Amino acid sequence: MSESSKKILSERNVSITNPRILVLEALMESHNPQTIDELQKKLRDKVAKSTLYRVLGDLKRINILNEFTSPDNTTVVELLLEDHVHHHHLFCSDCGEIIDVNLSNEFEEFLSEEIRKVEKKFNFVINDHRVEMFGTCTDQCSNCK
Amino acid sequence: MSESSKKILSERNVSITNPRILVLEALMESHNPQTIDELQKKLRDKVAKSTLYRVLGDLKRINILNEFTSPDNTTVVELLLEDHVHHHHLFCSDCGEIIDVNLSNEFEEFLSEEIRKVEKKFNFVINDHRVEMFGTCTDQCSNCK
DNA sequence: ACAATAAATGAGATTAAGTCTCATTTATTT
DNA sequence: AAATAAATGAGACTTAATCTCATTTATTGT
Repeated sequence: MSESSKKILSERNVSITNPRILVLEALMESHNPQTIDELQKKLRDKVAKSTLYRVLGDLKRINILNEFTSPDNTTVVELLLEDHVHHHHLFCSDCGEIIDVNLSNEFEEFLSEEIRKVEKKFNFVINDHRVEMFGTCTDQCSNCK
Repeated sequence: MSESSKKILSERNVSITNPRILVLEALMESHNPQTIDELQKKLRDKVAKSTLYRVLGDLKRINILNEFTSPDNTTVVELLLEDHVHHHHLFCSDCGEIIDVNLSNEFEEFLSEEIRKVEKKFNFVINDHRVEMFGTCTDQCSNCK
């Protein structure tokens, strides 16, 4: 665990420090997106708030951290590593859960076509996209009973 | 202008007040998404900050206001009226401009299919979705020279 | 139309997420 | 091992958004 964190950092020429390893491990603990608050609780008394934000900034800079905002305006963060490639998100407005979703290759291809059209129309270079879906879990998700 | 604002409010059983009319008019001035800051400037000395936020909350509650967060974490807001239906957004990371984008009907149908699959897989009822595209405008958009 | 009641507003206090500062600690280089 | 550079911790600071409450404005019943 600690080893893979060290590898991640050294491979990207980021110096290996304790706070960085701890933050990476906390991020790896859950494969799903986490709120900053959840992270802070996991790291309480181990990493200062200012350091946590700084390390998250570092991880964004080396493009292994995805940060976005949930519908209730909470900042959410997730690691993007080899095994966890392009995907989208499904939000439950009842319990707040955020679920990673993969859409079919055919869909992604269709979307790429559309994006090419948008690039032409607006004279843009588009380098990323995301699909967000909003709804409610009809029975029990991990947060609802 | 003021008349159409009044109509919007009365049709939805929201009492007609001056601040609500002013906020609606400010929102209608620009057809594109606006930041809260832009709105505040337009309404300076006419509507108190607390009232602006409260009115925006009212408009969200009656489902004619869309609120989201831009990649640089600014809250952005736009009116959703009959003439301005389902659409998506394109963000320029150079100048911060946000552009409304319509994707083809075929694409939207394909996406609906995908969403139906996601609903089944995760036992969700999905009531909304959005596609966000990120890039840079290669020549001049209205903010770049 | 007018009182009584209910709802909305303005002004400013409050909260909290995120940033900044700077003295100290930890890493890297020579 | 010493010198230099980078990262950290603690807490001050900023600021978007919310909350409070006295006052104003709208609505209701007569």
